[in-house]
Amino acid sequence: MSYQLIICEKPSAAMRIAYALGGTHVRRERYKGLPVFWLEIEGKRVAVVPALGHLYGVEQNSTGWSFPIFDLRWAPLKDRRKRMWIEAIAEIAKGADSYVCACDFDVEGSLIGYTILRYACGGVDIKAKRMRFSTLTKEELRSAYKNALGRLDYERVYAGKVRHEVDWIFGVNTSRALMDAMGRAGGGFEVLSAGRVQSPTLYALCRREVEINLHVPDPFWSLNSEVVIKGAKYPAEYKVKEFFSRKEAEDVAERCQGKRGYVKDVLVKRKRIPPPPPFNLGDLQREAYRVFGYSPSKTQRIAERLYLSAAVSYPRTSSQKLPHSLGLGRIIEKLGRTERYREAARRILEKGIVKPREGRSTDPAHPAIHPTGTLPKRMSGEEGRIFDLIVRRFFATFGEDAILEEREAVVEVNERDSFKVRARDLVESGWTEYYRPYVAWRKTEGQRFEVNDEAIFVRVDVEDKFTAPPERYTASKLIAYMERQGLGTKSTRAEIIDNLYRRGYIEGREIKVTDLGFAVVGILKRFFPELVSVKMTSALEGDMVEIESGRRDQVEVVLKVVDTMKPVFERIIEKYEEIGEELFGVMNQLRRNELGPCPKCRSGHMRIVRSKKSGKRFIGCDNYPNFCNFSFPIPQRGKISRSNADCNFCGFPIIEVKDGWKIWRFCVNAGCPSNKR
DNA sequence: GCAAGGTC
Repeated sequence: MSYQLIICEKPSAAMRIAYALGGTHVRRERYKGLPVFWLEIEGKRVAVVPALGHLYGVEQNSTGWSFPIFDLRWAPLKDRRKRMWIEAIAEIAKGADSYVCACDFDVEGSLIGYTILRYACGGVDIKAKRMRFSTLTKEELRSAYKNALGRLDYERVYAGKVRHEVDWIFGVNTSRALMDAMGRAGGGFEVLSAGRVQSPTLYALCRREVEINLHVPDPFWSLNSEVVIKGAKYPAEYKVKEFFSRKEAEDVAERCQGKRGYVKDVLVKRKRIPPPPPFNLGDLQREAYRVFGYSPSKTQRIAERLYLSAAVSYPRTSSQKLPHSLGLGRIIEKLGRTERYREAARRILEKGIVKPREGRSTDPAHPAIHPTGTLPKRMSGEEGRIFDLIVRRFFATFGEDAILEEREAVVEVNERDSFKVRARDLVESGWTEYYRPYVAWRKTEGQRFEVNDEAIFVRVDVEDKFTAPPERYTASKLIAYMERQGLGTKSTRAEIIDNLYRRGYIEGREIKVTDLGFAVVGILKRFFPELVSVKMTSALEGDMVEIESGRRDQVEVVLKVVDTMKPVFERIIEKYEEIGEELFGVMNQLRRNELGPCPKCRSGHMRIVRSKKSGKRFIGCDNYPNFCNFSFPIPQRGKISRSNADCNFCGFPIIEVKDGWKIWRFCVNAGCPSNKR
């Protein structure tokens, strides 16, 4: 008897879909490692199988590392597990008589389903149906199955294909151009890269770096003051915040230091602070940076581990929604079985109505990040921290509004001098109780300042200051910038930032762009300014929308991209030497310290130089020609680096050359017996 | 060895 085949995006989704459609009669088996769910719907046999995200991707239709390449094909990704799953799905598809794509209802999901149905299942995409759903709830999945579209959503599929192909054409070709130009200039091999998302991100960092460099610090003076009212100390702010001469500030300090004033006026404002929304990935990454100092990629890795151990829900989500169907009451109850969360869970459940605060962002396939109620037996310290942050944030969304009282007093010392004193009290702690220790506001006991209270100025200090340059980005701030600009996706942003570090384009926690980063952006801007612009992404998105709505043809869009890129690469090839020299020069600076001190004069550094006469590269001392004439010939190809060892014969440094898979080492002393053969 | 996007 034949059956229907339903393709899903990932294992967890396949399981949800299988149980939603099959009720209790689901039989689970493994075929070549692939989970297969067998069930019946109205007497018809059905097999539900998962993919692992993309199983197919674009690759060049030729071999080698030449450029530019425009001829691409879709092929299985080079991953053993994925290849096994493709084989397994292909065999199961042979026995099927109808097909349904039940991947996430977005561009990438539609493409994942399409490539599998087309390339693994023998072109059955043309007779497949498409389930459309926005959450993986039972009701919605059943209705999505019943009302499935009678064909694949090809418009969305084509938009996805174009996204992949265009990114490859821009990214891989430009990266190869950079690497190749540097290699030919004698700079050896180093991984360099450029792309639609990473290059505009790096450009934004460069612009900030330039602003910082252009900043001229102006001196100014300010007062740092403290006042005691009713026995409590408060910082006080003088009515003038910036003085432009030290004398002015000193005069005020002299008039006020140690003096008694009185509270002339008090302004009280009450603010209602609703609970924060539940986490999506970006929120979690920013919050974990704020409270633990974790980088976004670290937080993501930890959250993914917690997801794999079933402690938290799917972390790669942009949703800030917690639909009732998640069984929120049950989750709270399960968490409440542990000592740690007992009290909070009890108080939330006591209220009766379990309704969380939600945020505005949604996600086509997942709810906000939340605990599942399962507690993993073992968690590392880091996992425990992130887990606790997620649990307490989840609890907080069920809390009442917090009420903050802000009191602002005007304190007068004499007729000329007055200060502002601010105090903030938590009147109703509401949700903040659940979110401790991650929120600092506390209820304050004791008296509050009132009109006519005495105020003693225990400190009025003059401070020398300078106007500050704009702040550097941190990875956390950079993620927020990328989100605002629509650069990358929730799943890729952290990884792309990591990549910029790995390439040596940026460094430091407060991100600084290196000379190499500047050189790459400079070259891109000269030859292909669009690639450093955030508009590149919006333009591609515009094209994708037009393809999705059927107004434009996918092939035409890719051809247009090829047409705009061809002259760009021609220009690059014309200026190959210039580009190569520039990268080579910068690389050399970076490698200066890597090669180590000069073994002859001991004060300079070894570096790679290129002879003006012969065009060949060699190792020379950077004290040449003034104090030192050390030199040593090296192979013209390959990456040069200092090895950890010194020569056994003469003690000179050993240099390593890596060219593809070949590695060889030699001593940099031309007169050393190890070099005589 | 190169992009950006999905997923373990």
